[in-house]
Amino acid sequence: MHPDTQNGFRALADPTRRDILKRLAKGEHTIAQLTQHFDMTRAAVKKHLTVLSDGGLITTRAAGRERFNALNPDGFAPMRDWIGFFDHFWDAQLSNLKDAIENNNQKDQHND
Amino acid sequence: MHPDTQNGFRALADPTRRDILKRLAKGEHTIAQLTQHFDMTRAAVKKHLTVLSDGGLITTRAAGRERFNALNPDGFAPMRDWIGFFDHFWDAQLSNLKDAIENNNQKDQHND
DNA sequence: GTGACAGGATACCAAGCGGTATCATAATTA
DNA sequence: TAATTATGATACCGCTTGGTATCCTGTCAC
Repeated sequence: MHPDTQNGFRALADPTRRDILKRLAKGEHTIAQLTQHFDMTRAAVKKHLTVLSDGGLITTRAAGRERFNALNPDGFAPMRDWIGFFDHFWDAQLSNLKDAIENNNQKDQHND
Repeated sequence: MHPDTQNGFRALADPTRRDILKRLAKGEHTIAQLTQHFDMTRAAVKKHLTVLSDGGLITTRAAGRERFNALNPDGFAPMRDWIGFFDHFWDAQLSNLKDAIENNNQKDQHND
C-alpha cells in the first residue's frame, strides 16, 4: 500500500524534525540556515534531514555547493491516510452514542 | 496547544503498536488476546500498550482479573491536526503549479 | 484454602538513536 | 594556487527502547 509509512511515522516522531518541517514550510533552507535555529551541530541537523528524506517528507535541490532542502507535501499522504482510517471509528463512536441516547439503552458491542 | 503530540507521534512510530491499534479497531482485547497475534511475550505487548496509553490512543477497562484495552479515537486528533497543517501547503503547491502553467513562467518564490 | 490464570513490575540485555568530533570533498573567491 | 565555505561521511558516546526472563499480586474455580 504505502511502503513509506514506517519511515514517515519514524521521521515525525522527533520534535526537532517536526520543527524542521514547520520551518521548511516557510521556504527552502540549506543545512547551515537550519542549524542557526537549533542548539546542535550541523552534523546533527544533517542526520535529521536524512531521516526526513528517508520518510519522503523533504526533497533536496543542489545549487553549486549549496543544497536547498524543501518540503514535500505529498510525502505526508501515507500518514494522513493511516490516521484517517480511524476517523471512521470516531464517527461510529459518535453515532453509537447518539443511538444510545435516543434509545435510552446501552448495548455492548463487543465483537471478537 | 496539544501537549500529547510528542507521546502520540512516538506511539505511532512503531509498526507493532500501529498493528495493535488496527486490531483494537475491531473491538476490545485483553493483553493475552493481543499477545496471541504477535511473536513476542506478554510483557513486551504490555510495554507497547503502556506507550499507546501514554499517547492517549487507548483506554483500559478493568473487569475482574481481566483488563480490556480499547481504542480511543479522540486521541488521534493532535497528530491529525498537526499533519493537517501541511494540507495547506499541498494546496498552495498545486495553485503555484497552476499559475506557472497558465502564465508560462516559473517565478522562484524563495523567502527567508 | 489451593491451584490455576490474568496481569503488573522489575532487572537485565542488545540494538537503535540523538548528538559530537573529526576528516574528506566539492565549489567559490581572493 | 590557496584559502574559505558548504556539505558529506564516519567513528564514537551516552541514553533510550524493544524485548526477555523472572517474580509478585490479584482473581476465579474447585
